[in-house]
Amino acid sequence: MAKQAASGKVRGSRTGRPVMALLDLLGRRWSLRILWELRDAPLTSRGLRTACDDASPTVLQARLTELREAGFVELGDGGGYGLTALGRDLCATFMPLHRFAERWKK
Amino acid sequence: MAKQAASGKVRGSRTGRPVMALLDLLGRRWSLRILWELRDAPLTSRGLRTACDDASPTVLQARLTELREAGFVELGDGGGYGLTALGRDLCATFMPLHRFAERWKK
DNA sequence: GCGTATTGCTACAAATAATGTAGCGTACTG
DNA sequence: CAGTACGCTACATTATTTGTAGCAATACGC
Repeated sequence: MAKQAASGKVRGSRTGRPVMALLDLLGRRWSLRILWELRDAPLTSRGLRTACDDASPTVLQARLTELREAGFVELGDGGGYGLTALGRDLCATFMPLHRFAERWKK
Repeated sequence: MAKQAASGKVRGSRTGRPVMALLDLLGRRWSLRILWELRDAPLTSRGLRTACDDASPTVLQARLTELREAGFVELGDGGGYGLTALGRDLCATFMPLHRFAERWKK
């Protein structure tokens, strides 16, 4: 197919440009939403599911694994998913989106 | 299913919070990438397709329509897709992502 | 101990979306 | 008219998402 790198690990990275891999990772369903919901406090897997309009645990778990491998999210030892330092940085990038969205709803 | 608002127009907007609708729109395949590729110059539909690793015209066209309805992208009268003023604002929000990605590639 | 409730996580069939290829109709150029 | 590029669509194959149910592990009160 047109995509899928040889490794099968991250799509959209054939050019080797990290932005593409990042855009692809964030461009999967629920990725952005998950980061957004964790923005200011960790959540349990079920809490996260509730926050995400009861998305199916299958995708949520898949995204969570991807985001963990990417180093944006981590599973605390007491349970509950939270952002890593890197994840918080990434999330901070998206914060202006909130204001933008309010302006956009027209 | 767990999502889909009554109108069927925009998913993830059940709460009425515009951010959710935005996160959902941007969280579809190729949405972010399209905005990214148009970041500094308009492209023809075929040029955009080439820029997007030869993604299938079916999705590209679908995303393009959605992004146009959202007011982020427009089709110039001489042909070629470009960002609207609003689209440029949105895209500007994502620009720090480039630097972040470089730092992230570890 | 036993029940109950929570945690993170998985199976699996059905529904939905994306892919790849081909091609349409409309222009514009020579 | 022949060649080319545009935006866009059909359609069968493949991949992803959905929704529901449930697992093993860990904790609680009793």
